[in-house]
Amino acid sequence: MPKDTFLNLNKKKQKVIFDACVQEFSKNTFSLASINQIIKTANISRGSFYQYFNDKEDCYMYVLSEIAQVKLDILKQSVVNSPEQSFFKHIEVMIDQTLLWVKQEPDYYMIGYWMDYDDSEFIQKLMAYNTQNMEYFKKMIQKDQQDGIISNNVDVDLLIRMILSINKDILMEGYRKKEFDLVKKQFMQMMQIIKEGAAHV
Amino acid sequence: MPKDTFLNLNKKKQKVIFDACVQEFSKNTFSLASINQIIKTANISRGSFYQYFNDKEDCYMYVLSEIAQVKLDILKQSVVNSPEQSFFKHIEVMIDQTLLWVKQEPDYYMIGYWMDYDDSEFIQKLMAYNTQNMEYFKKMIQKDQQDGIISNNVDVDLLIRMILSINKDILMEGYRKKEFDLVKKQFMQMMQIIKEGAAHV
Amino acid sequence: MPKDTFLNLNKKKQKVIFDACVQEFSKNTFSLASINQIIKTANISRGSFYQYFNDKEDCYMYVLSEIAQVKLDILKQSVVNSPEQSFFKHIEVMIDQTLLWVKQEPDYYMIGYWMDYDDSEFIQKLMAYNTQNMEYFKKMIQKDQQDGIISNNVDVDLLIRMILSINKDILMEGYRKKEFDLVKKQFMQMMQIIKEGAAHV
Amino acid sequence: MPKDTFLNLNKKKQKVIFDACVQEFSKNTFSLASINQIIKTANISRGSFYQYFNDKEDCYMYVLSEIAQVKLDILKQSVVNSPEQSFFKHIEVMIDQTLLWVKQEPDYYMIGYWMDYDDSEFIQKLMAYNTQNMEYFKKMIQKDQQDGIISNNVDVDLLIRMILSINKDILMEGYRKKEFDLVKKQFMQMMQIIKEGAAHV
DNA sequence: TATGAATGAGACTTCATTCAT
DNA sequence: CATGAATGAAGTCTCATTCAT
Repeated sequence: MPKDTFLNLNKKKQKVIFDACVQEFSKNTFSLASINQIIKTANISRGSFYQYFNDKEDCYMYVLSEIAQVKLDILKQSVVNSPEQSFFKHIEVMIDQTLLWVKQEPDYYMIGYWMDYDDSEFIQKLMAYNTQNMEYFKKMIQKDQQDGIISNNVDVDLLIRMILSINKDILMEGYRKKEFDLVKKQFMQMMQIIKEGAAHV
Repeated sequence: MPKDTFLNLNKKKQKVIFDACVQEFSKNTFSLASINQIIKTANISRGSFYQYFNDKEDCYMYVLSEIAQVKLDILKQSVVNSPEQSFFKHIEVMIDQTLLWVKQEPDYYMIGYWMDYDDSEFIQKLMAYNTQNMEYFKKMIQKDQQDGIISNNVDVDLLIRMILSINKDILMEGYRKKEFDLVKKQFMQMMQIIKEGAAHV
Repeated sequence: MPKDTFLNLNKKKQKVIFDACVQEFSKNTFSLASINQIIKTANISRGSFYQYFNDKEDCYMYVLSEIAQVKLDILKQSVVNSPEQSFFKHIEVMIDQTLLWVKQEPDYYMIGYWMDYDDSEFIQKLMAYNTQNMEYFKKMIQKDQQDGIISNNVDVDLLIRMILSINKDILMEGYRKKEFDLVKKQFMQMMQIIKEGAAHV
Repeated sequence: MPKDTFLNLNKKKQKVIFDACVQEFSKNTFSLASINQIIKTANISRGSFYQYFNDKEDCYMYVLSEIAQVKLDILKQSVVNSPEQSFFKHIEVMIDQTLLWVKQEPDYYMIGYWMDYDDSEFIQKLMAYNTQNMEYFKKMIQKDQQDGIISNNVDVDLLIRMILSINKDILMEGYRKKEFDLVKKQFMQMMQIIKEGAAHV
């Protein structure tokens, strides 16, 4: 996490630096991202960079945590906006929010995307985050099962994995095509397929 | 593709070098893979490497082509082993073969995995390959729709995307956990979910 | 052209590096000149070199421009020192200045010498420079022809080529023998032949 | 000079190899010429090359000596064809022969051209060759001076240097433009200036 | 004689990081 | 806090030459 020297900067300068990092990390894997590029974009000196962050990894973790925060805020919103909803309804709201997120901050999305494909120590930290998500969904599904909305035969973990998998595919499609309405429709169709098998008849 | 110098080596030495390449390319993206590492692992001189291959790219293409051959053989087998089968039966056979492949040559699998996440021209060649696969599946599904096995409401492309997505997830799980029976079971369950929605009632 | 990093160095260090470059480029064609050698001579790290210059070409261009500046100053001086002179008088002053230059900075001379014999884009820039010179001389000769000093039968371009040829020969002789007075005398004798002919009258 | 292994080859194969060398050395300075390229062009193995020649330098010297031989033959011819001629007449015949040579074997010419601009040990051997030429010309001029054709005021060595200089310029122009008649005319005009002077009478 | 695999020094270049000011 | 010069390991690639067969 950033040193105090960074946190003491005024918010504006912090944002300039953060944006520069985002720009670079959204275009490259962690290993391939270049500090050179970041300091050039942020218009800060090489020395300053290392007075703000311990190293490249530190900088990356900072960016990740910021983005995670933003994403979490969105997820919370989807919870707030749909309290007591069924899992599928919830997922639907979530994909809406997430697509909006991809639309508004495609760079954030790409950072998350690249994140998966880099050296492993980071992935563990990621896992922790994903696990949180998983637990949250798990409870919703189990509730739906109790409520007779989702079949008891369905393995909860597997269902989540399937949906996360599809989610990923959809988000990338959204990022690539930028046609968010179409992509949303595709997602709904996929959910339809999942539902008709998973729903209690 | 390798120079004659390489092809003229005895099979044993070829294998040593090939294995060293596989080891490196299975741990890293193409850009990050290091020739230094390869020659160290293969215990050959820097000069030798460049007498075998034109450059890193050439070496990578060689490894890819070797692996593609193996993978293709597997796909062929799955066709041979399940002629005239329905799409889902076919997919099932294929995941069997592929999991076997991941089990036997996990490094090969990882190379294919990284392959997706490297920029530039290679991806195009990959795309061509994937597109071929897609077309193949598409025809099977359409036939099943005509035979009344799969619902006509289902969008063929989306179904394929879903299954490829899940496929990827499953293979990675297999690679990570090495519990291939469990993973196979998970896959079957996922297919079950997909089927009960996609099947014609 | 060098980066700011270089220009910000104190003049002393700049000179150390510049001298190392001159030493290397005076002994070799651009292609053959070695950055390794330069950094060894200048006693700087490999990384520093690339913080000063973008690449070898950049470094070469820098040296060239510095030298061109000096050479241009000499030419200017020769114009200033002999205004309204005839072409031959002018050439004489110029060879004086240039020999002085070769005497004081023989390495600079050699760089210019090698410059002619390297392929590629640099030569074009050179050409432009040489063409300028040619035009300048051409006008002087034409004026002399109008003034009845040089025969109208003489082809201006050929005369210039002859003198440039001889010039080159003389400068190299100066560089090799370091006997600048003798060489100057030789040049004057050659000019005498050009002016008045070698045939017995 | 080549090893016996080379001299024992049949003339045809010798020529193939010689031609490959000529092709490479005509395109590059000695240092930049690539044995790789030579063996590829000559279609011989790398090992063979080193069984024919001690090293690159040996190979170069061989090519040089062969070409010198050819050139010498031409010069001899010009002597034979113009016995008892004046120096200038002789030079004229010589440029004819040499331009013919450039026309017929431009590669040979280029090798000689590059020769001047490479590492110095070779240049000494060259010098020896040029000195021979110089001596030969010197005697002719001295004879003309005795015969009252060339002024006694003229320094013989300087006159030769001038003409060799111009020679070089003309040959390069011939090589570049391939318009040998025009170039010959230019040479004659230059000789005219040398003979009779450029000054207005 | 002929072959071609093996070698390793050296070429240019990039990069994250340190440290004195 | 800010700066940017300095560093050197590591990267890809080329090449003349040797040597076992």
